Amino acid sequence: MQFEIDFNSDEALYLQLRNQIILGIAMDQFHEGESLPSVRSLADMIGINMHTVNKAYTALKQEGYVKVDRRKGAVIAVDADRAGTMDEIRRELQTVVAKSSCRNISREEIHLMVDELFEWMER
Amino acid sequence: MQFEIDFNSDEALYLQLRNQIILGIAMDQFHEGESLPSVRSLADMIGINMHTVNKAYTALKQEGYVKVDRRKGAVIAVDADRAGTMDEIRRELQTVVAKSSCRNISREEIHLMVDELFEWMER
DNA sequence: CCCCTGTTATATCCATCATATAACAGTAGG
DNA sequence: CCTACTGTTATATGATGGATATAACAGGGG
Repeated sequence: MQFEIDFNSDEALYLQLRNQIILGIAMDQFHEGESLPSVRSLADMIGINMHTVNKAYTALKQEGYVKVDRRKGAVIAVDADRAGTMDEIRRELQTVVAKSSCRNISREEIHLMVDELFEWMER
Repeated sequence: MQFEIDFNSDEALYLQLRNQIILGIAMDQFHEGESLPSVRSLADMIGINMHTVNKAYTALKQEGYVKVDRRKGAVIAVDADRAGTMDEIRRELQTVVAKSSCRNISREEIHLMVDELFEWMER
């Protein structure tokens, strides 16, 4: 997998990286038990600092997407904490739905976008 | 309308305020043509700095939710730019859907949350 | 004329982001 | 055994953004 980092984005580099890895897991480009590249090699590949990659990995560990093994590095291990994720998603969706409502975007249109994204990730 | 600001949140104060105002518009607590409180009075009400409120208002102006009149202050005026909002929402939904997919949260469950949020806002 | 409106200009303090250099402990392989 | 690689930690620096404070200006209303 290759990572696309936008250095002009206002989103922090380590968050862009974290989100892309979550996307990679969702799209089955990373499989359970598989190791992510080492912090140093990935930093070299992308052209950013080692600590920035480490920060992304630490966040992924905190959020339950990987477990870190001293030998194998960051290993994909998604824990099944649905409750916490549901609350988190509900908060994020609230703003999305509020914006939509203001602009007369219907719930059906949101549903369509969600479906398109699910299907896009499954191939 | 009363605003609930969480000073311990990692989300910036001006963004919390902006989101709550968008929510207020969506929930029809602010109506088209109505004025928001002045930057100074709202700052006093919430207990934050004038410039922080001003930053929220400026963001809302930039994003097409209010127009600023020197006399009336920030007036609710939602422009109908659906295209730009759709793109923005699609980006935000991508991360949401990726997280859901990792945790085996189905598209039906997302649809349900979206519907609940729409209904909650409409009363 | 005074008060309130948004707006602008500085300045300061603090947290975060991203970088750099360095060192340490554990493991795998030659 | 030694080298090379892993994550981890510590420390320092510069840049940026968030939030604050004080101040001043221009315009409209009563």
